[in-house]
Amino acid sequence: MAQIQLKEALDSLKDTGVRITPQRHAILEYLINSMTHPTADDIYKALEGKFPNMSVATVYNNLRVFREVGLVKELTYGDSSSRFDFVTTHHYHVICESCDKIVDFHYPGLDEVEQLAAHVTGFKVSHHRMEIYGTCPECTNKGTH
Amino acid sequence: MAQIQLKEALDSLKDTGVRITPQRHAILEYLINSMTHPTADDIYKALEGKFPNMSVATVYNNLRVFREVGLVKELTYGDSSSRFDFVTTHHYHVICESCDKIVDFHYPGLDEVEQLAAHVTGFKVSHHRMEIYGTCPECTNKGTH
DNA sequence: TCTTATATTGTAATATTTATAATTAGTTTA
DNA sequence: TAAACTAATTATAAATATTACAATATAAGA
Repeated sequence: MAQIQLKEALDSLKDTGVRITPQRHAILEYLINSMTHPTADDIYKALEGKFPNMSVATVYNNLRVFREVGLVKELTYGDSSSRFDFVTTHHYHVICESCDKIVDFHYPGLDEVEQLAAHVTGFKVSHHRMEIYGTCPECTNKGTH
Repeated sequence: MAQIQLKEALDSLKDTGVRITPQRHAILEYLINSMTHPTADDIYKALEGKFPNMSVATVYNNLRVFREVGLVKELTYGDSSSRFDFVTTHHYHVICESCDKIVDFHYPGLDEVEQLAAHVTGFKVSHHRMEIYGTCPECTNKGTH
């Protein structure tokens, strides 16, 4: 499964004329296998062993490339640095305000909202983002003990 | 209208035991009257004339206080600094990807989505955020000329 | 008015992200 | 396969946003 995703991602890079370097390969692989939603620094640190000379700029550059190609989504919350999510199927994120855990949440989508917004504002709507905030079960339990 | 909002905001500060300083008064007033969604620096610059000695830290401190009290919402997009929005009625934002204009968009809310997310993930859901992205009519027209 | 806790100021520090120039290395074509 | 071309990486510096801290000033209640 992960192998297929990686292969498709690499193909999609090739189609767009983006060169496939070992660093890009590794970053993509890490993003696909990562169950968390890492920051640029997380990725940098995780690949330090494999690429001792890799620059942090390379991570940022390639995350931007991946985002432009549509392979990766950038998640921005107020407090700290951006997080990055390999784009698979359409899903939203539920975020714990206590421990910052991010859980995927599949939902049919909000096409009607986009359509209404387009109608009301006159915008050509391209996409939307939504996140849901709350407290995860673990933190809820911790709080009551 | 704006006067009433300001008065209510100041009352709400008083109730919470937050001191009302001239700087806080001015920041709130600016946020309420502002049709845009200013950054901390926008606010700082706008009040420079009135408060030549005000520190940028004061702006940040007070925006955090206002957010904690629930008077102000912090909007974080990837690229640059946070933007701040005085909380009035429930509305979403439609953002132009070409000129960064932000337009308010009133919508009944997405309670069902919150409920489903709570059910599926086991979270205690507190709130959500959503933004819609696209191209505003002005930029669309500019593009076709 | 006096007191006290809180807010502001000014500055420095931190953190994140981007810019730049030199070097390195994919990819294409012969 | 080798050469050439272009894009990517590295290393570093800079830009930007935000927070921390200590000293001073001030809002609000007694």
